[in-house]
Amino acid sequence: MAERADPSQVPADYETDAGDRHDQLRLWLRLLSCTFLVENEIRTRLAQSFDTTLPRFDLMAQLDRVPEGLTMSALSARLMVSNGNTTGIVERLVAEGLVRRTVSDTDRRSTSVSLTAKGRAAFKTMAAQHEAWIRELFGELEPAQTKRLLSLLGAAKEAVRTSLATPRPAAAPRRRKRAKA
Amino acid sequence: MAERADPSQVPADYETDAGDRHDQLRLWLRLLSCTFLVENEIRTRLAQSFDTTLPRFDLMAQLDRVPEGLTMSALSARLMVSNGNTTGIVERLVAEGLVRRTVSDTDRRSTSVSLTAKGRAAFKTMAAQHEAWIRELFGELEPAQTKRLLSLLGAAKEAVRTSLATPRPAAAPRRRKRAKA
DNA sequence: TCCGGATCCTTGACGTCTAAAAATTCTCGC
DNA sequence: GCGAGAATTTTTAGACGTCAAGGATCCGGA
Repeated sequence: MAERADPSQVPADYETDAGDRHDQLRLWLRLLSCTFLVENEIRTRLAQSFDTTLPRFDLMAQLDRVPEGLTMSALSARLMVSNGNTTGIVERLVAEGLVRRTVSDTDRRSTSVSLTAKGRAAFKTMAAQHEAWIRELFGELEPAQTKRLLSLLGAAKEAVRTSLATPRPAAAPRRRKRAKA
Repeated sequence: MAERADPSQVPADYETDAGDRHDQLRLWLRLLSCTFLVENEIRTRLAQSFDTTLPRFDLMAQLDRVPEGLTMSALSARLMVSNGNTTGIVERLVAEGLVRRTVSDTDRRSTSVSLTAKGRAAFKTMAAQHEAWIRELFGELEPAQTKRLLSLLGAAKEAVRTSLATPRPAAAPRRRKRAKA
């Protein structure tokens, strides 16, 4: 955190002046800053308390739910990240002895990933602390507000999913210029 | 997107079974997945339509609000990222001719960053499209729901800020093991 | 059988992010 | 003036993240 910019020094919320007629944009910006605020704090605490990272924690959380293990693809889908990304995180967790990879008997292309005993124990500890942190961070929120927010966010998520499922006109796919040395 | 894992293949929402007594944790997980959903889509569209990235767009958005420019630190604070990070993004935007750096007359340590004419024009176009996308994604949401959500998220954000401002016991700061070659 | 396509995963190039250390420059008490 | 310390930014090392390309394997017909 030593060098991290201090948002409290900024005169106001740079999320609030998007105009009155643009509630959806404002909603998005607020969602973003809210998530960012919590995420950064959790990331820092995970590093300080457990010498780990959010992606590692998230991956272990998914594995903890499925004792028999998950394939790389299933894991990637759950984490909503690319397969290539998952490869790297699993690699590091294996190096730390928290996770195990097993090549499938029936399909040699596919490998199953699962928590080791050490990994399961480590996750248990971290998960408890993690939830305590979340409770702490949202502690000021009334239970009724929490429930209402939960429900509205559910609706928002559904709305976005619906919109994403509806194919768009596909506006002239412009090729990338960058990405070539 | 070619290789990106498909979340729709996942049996259900892996965000919903955190238990009934843990609303705050559920709230956090839902917040996270909601943000992620929108963020990934916007990121993809920015790449396809404008050959740019979210961080570049965000940085330009901040500069667009302050025609006279911002120092690196001020910019970092507004973006809520580290100074080192800002350095890299600004570098690339300068290379693209969208942003300009000026060393301060009164303090040679500090540099002011501002949009070029080209950058301002590019941002104008992108910002309009960006808002249209957001409107599209949240389009299914009732205006009343949007307003309610906006207000509740404001409360949530305030709650988190309050919690962050309250100094914690500072549980035994464990030193990092990694981060040494 | 054998070959073309699909599937699973990893690799490679690049961009974004952090924390911490290093490099500059400024400020201020003496 | 001068030197200690503060302030501003860049640099560095490493972890994530994307997409696209490649390698291995599997499967389903001719």
